[in-house]
Amino acid sequence: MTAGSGGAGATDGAVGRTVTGTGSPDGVPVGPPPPVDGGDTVAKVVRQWRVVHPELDTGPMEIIGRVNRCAALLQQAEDAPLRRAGLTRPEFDVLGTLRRTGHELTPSEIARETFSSGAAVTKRLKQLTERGLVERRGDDRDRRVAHVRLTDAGRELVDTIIPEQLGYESAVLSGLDAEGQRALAALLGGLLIQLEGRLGSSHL
Amino acid sequence: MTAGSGGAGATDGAVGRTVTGTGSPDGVPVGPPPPVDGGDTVAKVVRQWRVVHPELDTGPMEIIGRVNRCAALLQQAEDAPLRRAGLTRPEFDVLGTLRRTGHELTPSEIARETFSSGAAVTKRLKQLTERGLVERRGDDRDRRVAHVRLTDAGRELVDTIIPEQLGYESAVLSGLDAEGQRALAALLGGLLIQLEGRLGSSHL
DNA sequence: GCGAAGTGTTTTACTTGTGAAACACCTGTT
DNA sequence: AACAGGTGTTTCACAAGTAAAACACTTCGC
Repeated sequence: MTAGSGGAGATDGAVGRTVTGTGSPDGVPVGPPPPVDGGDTVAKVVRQWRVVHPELDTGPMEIIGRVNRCAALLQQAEDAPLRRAGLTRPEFDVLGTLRRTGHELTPSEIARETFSSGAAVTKRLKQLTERGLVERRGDDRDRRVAHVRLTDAGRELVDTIIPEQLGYESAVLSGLDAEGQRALAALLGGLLIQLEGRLGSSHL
Repeated sequence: MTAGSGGAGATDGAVGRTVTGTGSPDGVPVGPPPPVDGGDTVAKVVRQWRVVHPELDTGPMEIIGRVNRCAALLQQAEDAPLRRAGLTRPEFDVLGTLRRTGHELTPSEIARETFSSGAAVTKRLKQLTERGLVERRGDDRDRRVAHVRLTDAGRELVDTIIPEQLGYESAVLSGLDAEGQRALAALLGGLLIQLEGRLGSSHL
């Protein structure tokens, strides 16, 4: 959070946390961004910090704050097409995971793949099963484990939504030219590899 | 979410939503990232989609998925120093906002600055007041409005945490060289300006 | 001045997620 | 064969957010 500490979202805070009901992601109502004089909202926050703490290196804020703020705004935008399909993003993530892997998955595998807790997956599967988008069957070797797969309806839903969603996202990113997009993806990829190695594996 | 749709977090899903208790951000337990062969976890998800839907342009996933995944991991990392101080990030965002603006703010101003709902701010202020980190006083012109300011203790807490947090973040980002960090901050800033203009102001 | 409409803040009912405990089941050891 | 310990999944109690309604107060138009 420090990256802009002060304005949760303003800097790196409000990335969007919980999604309640059909509303906007938690912590990310992302109200109308107040028109800012120079640069983005993160730049404004950084300037404020520089005034009260000139000795601090605000460099990390410029990246982390922006990553978080972008994520918050993108998530909200992305949610629109999903909402039309009556799905929350976490729910869609479950369906998408099943679709892209192409085979059945156990609840634990879905949790891992989806970066969510087992309990959350249990709840989502319950709902998706009730809606007929997903089916479960027990393993016959090991009766503890379940195998989950998409129903035909679930598969069709994913296949309908995915192109819409990608088109939507493409439009959202269109402010950046192709070269900028390529560069950004590469830099983020590099950062992500570091983060996944460093933060994923415990310490630091 | 489409950006990697399928694995909530894997692509752009699990950015981290709600933070419950002292645990990890909601939707972002960010379990041990499974060691991935080539590239980051997003690259793996993109490859999977390409197999089942070769006709789709997966470009947006490479950016949006990574932004979201980075945000999830960074948020978790950033939370560590805050947790030691017994604060959640949204709480710290309130304190930080008061600190960096340098003057009293009304609850609505805090909500705007913090990109959170008024109701959420009410709850946080209640807690922060109980802990003696923040004080309120009523406006004498307009008795509806309240003015919130940091107590000495609150101010000291912020000033203690901020350098720790920035140092921490700096370490987290150290995998990227100075030039990469500069470039990344600039690209994200450009994207953010687009997003704040486009997504903030209504449509699309 | 007085009521209607508007704004700032809090309350309410509900949703979703979490961590830990509870279950259910497997497996290796003795 | 039985049990200790481990793993997959679900349940439980609770935290924190949201949208909308409720309050409290101000201000505008007449």
